[in-house]
Amino acid sequence: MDKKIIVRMAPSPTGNLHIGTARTTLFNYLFAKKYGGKFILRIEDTDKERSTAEFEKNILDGLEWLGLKYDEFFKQSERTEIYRKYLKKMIDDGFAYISQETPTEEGQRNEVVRFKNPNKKIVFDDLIRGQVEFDTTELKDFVIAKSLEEPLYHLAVVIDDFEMGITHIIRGEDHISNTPRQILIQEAIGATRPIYAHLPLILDNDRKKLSKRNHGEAVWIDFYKKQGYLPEALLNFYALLGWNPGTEQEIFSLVELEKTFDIEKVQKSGAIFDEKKLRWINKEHLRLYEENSKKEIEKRIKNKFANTDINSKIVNLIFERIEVYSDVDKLIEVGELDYYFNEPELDSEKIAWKDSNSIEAKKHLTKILDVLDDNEAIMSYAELVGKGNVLWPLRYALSGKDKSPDPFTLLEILGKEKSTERVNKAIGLLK
RNA sequence: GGCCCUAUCGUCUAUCGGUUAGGACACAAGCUUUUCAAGCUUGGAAGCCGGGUUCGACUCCCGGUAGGGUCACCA
Repeated sequence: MDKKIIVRMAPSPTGNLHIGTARTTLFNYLFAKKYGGKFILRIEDTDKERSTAEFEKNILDGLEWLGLKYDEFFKQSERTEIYRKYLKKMIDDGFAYISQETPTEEGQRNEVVRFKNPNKKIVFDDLIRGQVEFDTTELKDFVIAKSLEEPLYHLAVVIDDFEMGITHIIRGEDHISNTPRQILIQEAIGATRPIYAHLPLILDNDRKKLSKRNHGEAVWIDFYKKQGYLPEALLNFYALLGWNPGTEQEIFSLVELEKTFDIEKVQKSGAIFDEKKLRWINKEHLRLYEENSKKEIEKRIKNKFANTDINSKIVNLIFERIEVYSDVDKLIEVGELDYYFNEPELDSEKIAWKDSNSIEAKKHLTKILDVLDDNEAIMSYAELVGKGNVLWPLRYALSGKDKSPDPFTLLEILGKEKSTERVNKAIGLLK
């Protein structure tokens, strides 16, 4: 094919940027990049009642945040003249007609424009699914416009795709049954037929299409942004939902995806959204950009503890145990990091290791009190009298927590002075 | 219900007629400065069912079953 590839994403601003929309956008974007084509963003706001400027902004902002850039931008609400012209011609040519109706619902018109269905068999090729066949008879004479100035979805889509020279339509599988009526309209206006590729859907744990109704905000990109996911990790995850390169690589930057992506390798069946895998991918991306990640971690700590001195050791430690930035806040909130920010409150019962006793613990802690800056000395003593008998009391004295990093890490983070203080305090609590 | 799409470990997937059916997430166990995290090692875990085609089917064909999508004067 030597014609330049042109694809488009056509979201409707009747809701915030949905993860399914983001995923479809990504596939369009990757396809265009791969073949040096053009990627158009078109806002489908023909429904004036449901479309809002806020939703449009949310979609645009979201795509920008994700890093999915488009080459051209259109809004259907600014193109009514074009649709009108086509509509008029369709009516003149006998492909459509003005129909008198008896409204059955509020807001319905007495007069709409219907498409004159030729009732034929439509066969089209889908890049992902192969040949798909439909009989359009059951579609009847469907409505394509409320009036000459108010085109409906199917009409506007077909006209725009034709006018904009769209060569490939890459969209969700939920549109597959829209395809035959759109092809019918194409034939009526003499448009060339683009190549279709219907992507498998992103499913929830019940194998159902992800819906706002069942999942609330978790279907919006914003939700993941707020959680502190990295845009590139999100993209990486979406790409792997329904596609894989055939190699064993799983972590990709956007640029790598651009090079590797191949629509022929897209899966046919729907894929369940697995948050655990997303978190893992995000962690891997966090590590890819270690410097930035650590800066963000520091920022988040400072948000909570403005006056605390933050050493790089605690940042490293947090970096090692988070998957998403919001985990930093969580660690602080549940108090897992309290040993760093506050003096620990010790429970004298917990100081000794389970098969030891407080007399022993006191002895061991006293013994190592003078060598707290000498890991080897502590270790060799611990090996002599039993590691748990020394290491556990030490760790607990320093952290006051059931769970914490190991004593040597703690010693390093806290420094000699603080450590000595805390160990002394523990010794004081023991009989 | 009609029409359409789909079907490999719990999940995402590799396999494009001949493999001990591979990897990743998750899970379990072990190792480590006896807790936690990370890391490393190991382990369990899959071709929906029934017919064909073929020397040989996870792979091709047909049927069934199951799941999903869609049936607006929304997109």
